[in-house]
Amino acid sequence: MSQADKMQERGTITPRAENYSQWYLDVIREADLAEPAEVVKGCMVIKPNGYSIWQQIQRDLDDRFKETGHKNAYFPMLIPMSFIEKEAEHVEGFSPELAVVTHAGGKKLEEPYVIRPTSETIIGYFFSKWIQSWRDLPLLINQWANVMRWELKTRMFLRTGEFLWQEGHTAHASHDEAMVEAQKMLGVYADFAEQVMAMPVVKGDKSETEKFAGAERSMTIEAMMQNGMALQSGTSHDLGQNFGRAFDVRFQNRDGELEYVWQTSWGVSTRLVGGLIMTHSDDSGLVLPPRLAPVHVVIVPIYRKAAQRAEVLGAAEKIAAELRAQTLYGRRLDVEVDDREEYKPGYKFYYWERRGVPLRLELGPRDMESRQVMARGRTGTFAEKQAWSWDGLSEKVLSMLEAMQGELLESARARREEMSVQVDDYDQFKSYYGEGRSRFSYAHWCGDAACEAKIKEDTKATIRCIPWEREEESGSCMVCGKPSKGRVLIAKAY
RNA sequence: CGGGGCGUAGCGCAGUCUGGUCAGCGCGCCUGCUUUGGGAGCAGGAUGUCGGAGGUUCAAAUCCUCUCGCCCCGACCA
Repeated sequence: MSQADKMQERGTITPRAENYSQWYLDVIREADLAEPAEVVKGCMVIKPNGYSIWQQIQRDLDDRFKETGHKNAYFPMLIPMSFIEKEAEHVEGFSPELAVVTHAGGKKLEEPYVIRPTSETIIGYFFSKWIQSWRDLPLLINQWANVMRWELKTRMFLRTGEFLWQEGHTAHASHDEAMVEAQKMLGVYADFAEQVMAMPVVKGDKSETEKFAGAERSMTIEAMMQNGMALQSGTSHDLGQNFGRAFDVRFQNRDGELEYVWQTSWGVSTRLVGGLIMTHSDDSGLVLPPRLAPVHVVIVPIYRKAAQRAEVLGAAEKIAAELRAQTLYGRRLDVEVDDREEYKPGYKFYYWERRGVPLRLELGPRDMESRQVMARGRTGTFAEKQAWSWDGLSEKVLSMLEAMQGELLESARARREEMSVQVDDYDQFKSYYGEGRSRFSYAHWCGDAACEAKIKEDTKATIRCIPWEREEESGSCMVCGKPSKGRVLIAKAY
């Protein structure tokens, strides 16, 4: 029986080609990452395996924010309703998805609280208390928090009622400085996505219609999922003085004049975990880049008799100890010895495979003789089983993991290239977005919201961003024919 | 929020049309023995308020009403 048939029989993972959405859910279930909260609409339970991936993400990003001079803080989850209403576009953008607390302590509240959908307003309020002088600037704050947006349609990790994220909020003395900050943080995200998640992204500006509610300018990193759809994976906003005005956040400049601060905000969320799944995983389950894998290496001992068992396990633990002393990208290797007696090796192979462990080492009686292990990587070059000597094993493991990290990025890049096109003819463009299909199209657009709306209307695809790295190229808008200075990225999006 | 689909054991499902030995199957789980280099075999065993609440009926997983949740497709969003 083929592996696919077996899986079918076990009802485990639907092949991607058959039903991509179902595959996504199957991978999450089989890797034990999360499950729907069931009793709480639109929310999810992030299980230990899923949460530890998020923690790896947090750890890496948090270090990066420290390097860029940001300090962590925490603001209340409840925000007075009136705060949200202070910035006109902000209210308009968020009011449909607010959850509101109207009663507490057994009494109706005088003023309802909203559960934060994002914290610009309450942070604006406190910034106004903390900032008096140009000497207080820049103020660089980050918050790790949960937020709630009452979504109509949810999908685990990609869009849930409550989600975990990080929101950076900064205040500056000049617009230029704020712009630099917002761009810099988008760069931090892009570098993180590519180097750590092995997920290539396109950096760019959001169109006017796709902008964050209350921002002057929104920037985004867009990643391509295996089905050609785009995932907005991180955003960074130049808030101008909009929240400064709304919350009276003023400082005295060097000339002694009172001026509103210039603010930014930027965030990434647990959505990244969804992006990770849909970038690398396959029909056998989860695939994790080593830099984010909660377990780097699993050692599966193989033995027949009790005497062998003691010997093999002894050697396995010794190897594990040696590996655990190694560091990969500044993190100790996490090594698991699967010494469960209830399961046979074959079962364990599949078990760790669908959980995305990058490297498996088998150690059995034959290997004891020849002082070697049988190594098999989760994907790529190392997916062919090969024998590695105990001598120099640590180096071998480290270099394999590094290579895999690189390969994942390369194959994600290659796939993206394959599914990207430059297109000038609108009919041809439309043909790319039939039922369930998507890709990255680069096309000329005049900048007019009407043409943008028409594209969406006709194809469900949207302008994901105006890429930063694009050639100046005069052309004519694919829709209306008016002049355009360059191509924009268009795709269906999650 | 509109259209469609689905909730039956941990997972995947049959049974619903045509109410009545329908509380069932596969995997998983438990016990024992034999096994262990890609999902072990045999024997025995446990597990369900059939998503929830009402109703119709002598009788409801099955019919009716309401409700909650999930999935897919749209409109809105990280």
